[in-house]
Amino acid sequence: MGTLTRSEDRALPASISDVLSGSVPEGRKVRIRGWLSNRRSSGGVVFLIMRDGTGWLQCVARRDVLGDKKLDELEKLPIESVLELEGSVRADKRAPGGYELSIDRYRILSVAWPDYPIAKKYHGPDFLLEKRHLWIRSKKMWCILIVRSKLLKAARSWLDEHGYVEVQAPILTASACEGGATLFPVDYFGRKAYLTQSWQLYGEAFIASVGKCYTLAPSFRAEKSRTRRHLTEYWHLEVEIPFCDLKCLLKVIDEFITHICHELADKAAEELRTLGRDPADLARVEPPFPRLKYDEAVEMLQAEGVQIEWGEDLTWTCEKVLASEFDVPFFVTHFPKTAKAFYHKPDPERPEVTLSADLLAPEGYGEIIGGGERIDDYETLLARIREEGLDPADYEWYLDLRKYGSIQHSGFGLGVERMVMWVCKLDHIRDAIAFPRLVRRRSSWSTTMMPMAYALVRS
RNA sequence: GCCGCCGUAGCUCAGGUGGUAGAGCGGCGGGCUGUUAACCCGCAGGUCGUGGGUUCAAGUCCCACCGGCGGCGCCA
Repeated sequence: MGTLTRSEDRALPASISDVLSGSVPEGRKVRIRGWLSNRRSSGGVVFLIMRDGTGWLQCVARRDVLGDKKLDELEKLPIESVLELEGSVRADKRAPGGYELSIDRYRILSVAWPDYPIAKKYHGPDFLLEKRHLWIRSKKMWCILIVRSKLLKAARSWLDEHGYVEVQAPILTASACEGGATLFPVDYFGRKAYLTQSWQLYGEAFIASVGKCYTLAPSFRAEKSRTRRHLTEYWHLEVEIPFCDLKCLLKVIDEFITHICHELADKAAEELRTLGRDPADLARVEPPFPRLKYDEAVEMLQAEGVQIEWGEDLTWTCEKVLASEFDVPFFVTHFPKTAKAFYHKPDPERPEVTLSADLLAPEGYGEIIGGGERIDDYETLLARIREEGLDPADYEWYLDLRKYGSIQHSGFGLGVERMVMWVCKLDHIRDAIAFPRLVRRRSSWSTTMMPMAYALVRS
């Protein structure tokens, strides 16, 4: 046995992911800090399962090393207490993750109360939503949050590398954007304002300044949608592209979504596997995605016996039937004018349909992206605004964009939680976001974690 | 907005046809020298969602309300 130098003798600050990745040599002394997520004991040995935000690590305290008093202290320490541990790394097949820490020394940084409400057993959704501020510590929520973060990172890096500029627009707005969706009204110094449903209209203004651009921001829908795929507050990644027609838009989405899927398959494989998603499902995604015209979709659905008339928007039942036919994302394009918002450009060859496209996720997950080519002609836009019964005065600035240098342009909006739900194979959208805002629920954490806008709405 | 189901211990649930409550987990005490949501023994813990009604008697039957879950519609 060689003599240890001073630097090797001193414990190296390390994260749990460092240890689990095998980058810390076996026998090396390290110091980790984290929360005690579980504890098991067997007389002379106590297993502490530690969590530090980068992973979970089994740490072993032995009576013959630490003595009776210290072992008893560790054995009785409440779950969720915070510890600083020093010890040596060792590979052991019996340890989850293949590595564990043999504890030499420890310091208790915070003693938790003994009544941590989340037990090591199955809990119902109501309880977990009420205890969400604690449940986000669970392995499942941790995996989802990591995947979500990596998804957004991949999205941003693709956009940045392709010359898109990130911009921001107000959340409080004066008028509607999407025709059908319902708005949350807000009292704005005695006048009425609304929480935004979409950045898109602003996006169309931005393209004449910075060109290709995007934003990542919350959008709000006041619909009392009682489903497993709706939030009243969700994160919306919206992109707007000048000099781009529908064909160009589909190509952008092909490449954008493919990049995200490949990045996740590569960089979030372990988290995805833990969630029950085979990374190969995402690695398989390749452009171009299948393209289906609305007409063909209706024919397919009618052939399957689904009740749908040409001109109606695709209902959830329709989406599910279509989405179960594919194992990769696919487009539905050329929706009828009657099923889409006023700004969608009519197809010059067939004015009753629009140059629109939705991207549906496979396996029955349904729509994750909505977009299309926008109307660039002043008169056509004005006519469509009137046709929908909207007040042109509310859209004066938007109409201006068609007066001063109007060009062909397209864009899309990605429902971030919808995409997270699909890639993580979740059965409910509430788990795709840390603190879900749902129609029929006001959890205890809503009060203090409620954004100012909501406080205004409620007053 | 519509349809269906549910509400019993901190949590998950069991309590045929009415006779004032049980289990597992969690907590507390003890045991176990390699555990994997560890396990074993013991203890504590409940105005049965709220209000009203039927009855000698209601967790159980009836009505209303509140809360939750699932599905449809609308949408990302």
